[in-house]
Amino acid sequence: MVKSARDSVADQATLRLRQHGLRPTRQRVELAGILFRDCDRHVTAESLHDEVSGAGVKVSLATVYNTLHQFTEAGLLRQVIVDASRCYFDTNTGNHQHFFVEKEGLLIDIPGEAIEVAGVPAPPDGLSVDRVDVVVRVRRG
Amino acid sequence: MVKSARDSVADQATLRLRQHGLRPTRQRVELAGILFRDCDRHVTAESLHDEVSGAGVKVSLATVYNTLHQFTEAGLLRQVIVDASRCYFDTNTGNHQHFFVEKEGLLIDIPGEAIEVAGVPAPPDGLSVDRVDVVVRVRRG
DNA sequence: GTGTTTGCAAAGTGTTTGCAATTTA
DNA sequence: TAAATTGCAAACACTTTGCAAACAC
Repeated sequence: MVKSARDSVADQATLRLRQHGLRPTRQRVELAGILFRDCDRHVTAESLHDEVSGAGVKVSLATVYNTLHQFTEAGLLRQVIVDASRCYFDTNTGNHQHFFVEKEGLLIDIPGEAIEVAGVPAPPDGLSVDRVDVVVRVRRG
Repeated sequence: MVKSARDSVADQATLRLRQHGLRPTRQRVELAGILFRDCDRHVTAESLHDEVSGAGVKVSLATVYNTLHQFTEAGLLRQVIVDASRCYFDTNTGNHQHFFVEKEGLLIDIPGEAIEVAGVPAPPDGLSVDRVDVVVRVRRG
């Protein structure tokens, strides 16, 4: 018996889920398979739901939302905040920044080594820095 | 007849609105009075509505939303995107950045001269840079 | 079997819109 | 008076939640 490419993707996803303490349910495996098959991706709950549905897989939108949050908590994804009305998730959890094309809702990675932010003042009072996010807003033309 | 401090605030607001091509209606004057009386402020539609309502002035929430957008278009305010579920407006429209205390929904200005972002790559294709936003996410402790 | 996860549909949140009544100039 | 603005309530988009049925181990 020969394993298909699809099975292999599923196996990798299953392994990855297990490693992060998540039960490899059918839905999670499918979603992980799509998210982590190729290189870095940026998705919203809807875009991912459309994609998975388009592939003929049945997963409810609510489950996509839940799964994205579980993956984020597990460190498999990172949330990117660039838009007041949409929630983006990034499969690249490392140190990096983004171009954002507002009109198209398009995110483009900027490698973390590329950008340097200098002169950030010490935060007031009892506050400590969690992360520095840079969003380079761009437009066509 | 002597003018009260409140009248003077209102007069300034009226003037500012006129200068920006906005009719000084009662509601706009009240909102502008609150927004631009003191130094830099960060508000959401709700926080501003609460504030103006608390001061005994009647303005509908819808009008607050509309007004905030009109003020933004007129260049009196600037939108700050730091949270996927709330829309912040900043009375400081100049070049500057922000600390953001997520838990408290608190924004703190960082002067534009303080921070320098180096190494931003040229954007791909036919894209041109609009603005570079830096959000320093901080927390208590 | 037992605890976890899913899907649905309902509820929630923040925001926008249509339109008649009101206000401004 | 004519055009702009307001307030309400309904509509919206996106997201979360409650709970019974289905599933993983």
